[in-house]
Amino acid sequence: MAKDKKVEQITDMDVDFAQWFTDVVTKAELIDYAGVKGFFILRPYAYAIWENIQAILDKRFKELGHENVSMPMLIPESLLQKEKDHVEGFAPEVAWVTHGGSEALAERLCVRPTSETLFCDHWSHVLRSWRDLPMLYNQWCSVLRWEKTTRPFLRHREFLWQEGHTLHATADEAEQETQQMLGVYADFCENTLAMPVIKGRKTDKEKFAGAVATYSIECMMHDKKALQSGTSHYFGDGFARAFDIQFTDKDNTLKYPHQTSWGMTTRLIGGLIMTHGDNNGLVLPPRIAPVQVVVIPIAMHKPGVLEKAQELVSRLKSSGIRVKGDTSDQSPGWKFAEHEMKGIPLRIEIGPKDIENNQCLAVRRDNGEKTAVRLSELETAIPALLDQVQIGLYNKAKKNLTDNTRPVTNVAEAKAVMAENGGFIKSMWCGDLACELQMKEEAGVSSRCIPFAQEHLGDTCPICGKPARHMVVWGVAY
RNA sequence: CGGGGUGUGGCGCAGUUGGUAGCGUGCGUGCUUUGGGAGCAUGAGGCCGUGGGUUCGAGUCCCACCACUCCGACCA
Repeated sequence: MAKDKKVEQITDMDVDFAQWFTDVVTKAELIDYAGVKGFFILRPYAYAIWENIQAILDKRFKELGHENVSMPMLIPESLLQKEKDHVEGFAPEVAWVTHGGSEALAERLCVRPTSETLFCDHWSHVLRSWRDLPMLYNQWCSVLRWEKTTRPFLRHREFLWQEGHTLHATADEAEQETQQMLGVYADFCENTLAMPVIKGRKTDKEKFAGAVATYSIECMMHDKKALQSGTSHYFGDGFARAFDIQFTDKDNTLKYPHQTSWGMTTRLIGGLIMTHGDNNGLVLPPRIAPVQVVVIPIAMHKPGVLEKAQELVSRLKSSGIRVKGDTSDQSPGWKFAEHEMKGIPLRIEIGPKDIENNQCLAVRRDNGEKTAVRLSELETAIPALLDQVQIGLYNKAKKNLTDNTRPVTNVAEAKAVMAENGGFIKSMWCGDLACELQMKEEAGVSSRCIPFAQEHLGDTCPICGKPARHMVVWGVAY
């Protein structure tokens, strides 16, 4: 058996990345397939990751003044129709409820693909005065989009997410909110999920149906493809006008408020898997891992071993670490492989020899490095190792992103770089849709975003030769 | 929605020229083990994806459908 691949059931990621991904989500007990195409069961381990994501984001949202609400799951067709761009964007992929029991409904109801229309309808009822603003709402729920091809985590027909919806007195304030929440997402991705991001604005072609501007954070997966990991939209007052949401401002005139929405989904879990995973399975950053440390007793039926292992578990638990002891009746080798597959960041082995020496052996999931830890230093050494894993994962992903983002100055070069290396390319752009489409046609890439961190790579658009307006990052997206 | 691949105990697979289903692993029980997926014994578990057809007889041949999966187009 190859040294770097102990789990034969997992396909080698460099041979077939898509198959590797499918193997990991099933073998790590994250996903089960449900009875309807595109619907997936998040098993306890996957849901625990989602709960950690929720806990951290939810706390952050609330710190910034947002309140959670719960909107209905069904939207009357007439309501969905109110904003033209929005309905055109979503109509092809909504599911309809047409019957209640055996009675046909007078008006068919769409299962929410997103809840802008519901929030707008509600706001049109409750908004009166400038004193009611801003309204900073969020909801955790699932939405449904009838996708054609589906994949675990990356494209479910029903997926869990949070959708923030806010209403502001001025355009300026709404723009600020849009940026602020994009910043929250970027910070969460980088510091909690150890996924480096590119922050930027979407081109008109890629922006959300009904939005004035869409911003996103883009991540690079291990296979160098792009995953949009969070979006934040500025709507202007378009929805407010369509839904007749008005308030009386300080100057006693009726005004339309300005609106935002922003979301993150269970797709992030797919991002985690594809960013950090390896040929032994999942690799989880300690800050999001449901179990950060697993303690494995060696020769556990020998006197004192089990007791010592349990002592380590309770000591780590009291110092705030999410830790589990594995006292199941399996061989140690089996346990090593199992917990590697599940991506547990740190493994602690404790056996008779360790006990004799007053130490235990800590093994990092990200690089396999083994460290003998003196038992007296457990409470300081283990958190320090966890931090190192967290940083190690981030740095590795960051290197992947920077090493595989290449500037190009003409279409032929773009094509060549994509054919040879893949990854992201960055180039200047005139802003015309035609050039964006040509890039897709010739190099096979779509625009990921217009990064906030602009670089000057030239004066002209490499596609048409007209004066350039922005630098764009391009890539193949999930 | 277009193109490929796969559907047989939980999982991974075999099944020859059509003759009534087998292997590995996992699971249960008992004992021995434990520093990289332990060993022996014993036991349970199958409408062969679904529906038609051909045949004395179909896992096997024919037709249709469905599901999963991969690659495109669309999307978070």
